[in-house]
Amino acid sequence: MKIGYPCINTSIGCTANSTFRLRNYSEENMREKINNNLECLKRILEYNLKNELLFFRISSDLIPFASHPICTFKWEQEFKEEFKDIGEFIKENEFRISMHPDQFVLINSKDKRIVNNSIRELEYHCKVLDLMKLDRTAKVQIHVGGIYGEKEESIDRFIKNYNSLSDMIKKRLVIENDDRNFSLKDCLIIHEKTKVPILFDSFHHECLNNGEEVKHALKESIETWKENDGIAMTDYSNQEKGERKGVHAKHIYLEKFRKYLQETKEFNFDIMLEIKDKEKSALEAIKEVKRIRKE
DNA sequence: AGTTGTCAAGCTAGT
DNA sequence: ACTAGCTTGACAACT
Repeated sequence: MKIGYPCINTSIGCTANSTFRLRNYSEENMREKINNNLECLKRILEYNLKNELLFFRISSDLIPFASHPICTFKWEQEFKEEFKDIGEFIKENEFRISMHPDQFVLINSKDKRIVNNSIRELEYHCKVLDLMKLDRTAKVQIHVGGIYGEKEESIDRFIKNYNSLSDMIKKRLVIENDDRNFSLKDCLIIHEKTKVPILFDSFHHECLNNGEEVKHALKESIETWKENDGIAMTDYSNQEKGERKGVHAKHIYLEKFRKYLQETKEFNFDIMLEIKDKEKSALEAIKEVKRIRKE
């Protein structure tokens, strides 16, 4: 079991997701930001290694505007060696790596342009992991997408569009149950038809479920991961008290996390903590994991 | 130096 | 009709 946090480290004073405004696009800006982001990514990974946080989500902003038509800069070639170096560091230390394209990536959209833009964006994410020469256990997670007033049709459209994706994307793509539209059960229907692994988000499952107990839900999602996909990835968060449903906690609720670890003790899976104070909560979580899993 | 409106992209539910 | 929330933070133009 590996523990991690997404994209941003708040204590080492550098960001691997530095960007600029579209109107300021230039080769110079690209070069500067990518340089900064790759260097910082390395520093974050070094921090994580020291603190035994071996699961990390790389920011989608690593390469700004990578899938935008404006981007003609050949970043793959120019930073080939840097990607390779980071990849080697990741492999030597057995980090688990994921990426999470944002809400605009919708392969079940009714609009062909949105689907095409989404595919370009997925290609960019996979390209980053390919350049690092990571195997197919490094994953790219997305949600199923929109409902567009007709859930079944939208699921069918997801399946149809998924099937036409390139192997480059298929080998890394996993789907996550979300908190409002597509539950674990919906994801399982899609898995039946496509074999796409399901990344279980325990907090989303709390928000939207079909009455399954956490343990059972987790087990079902774990079973969708094949040998060469690696250990199942999961997301974990808590509801922030006093905020509306679905708002992520500022700081981990350790009691709840402990309970979750106890309940799921018999399974092996990796946990991404989607908590707003990032590595601060992750540091507390890793202590709990070491304590409870050693018992 | 600090503040604040705004940022490529979409969808949904709540106000 | 508008906005928050989604990984929500960071850029950049303004005091």
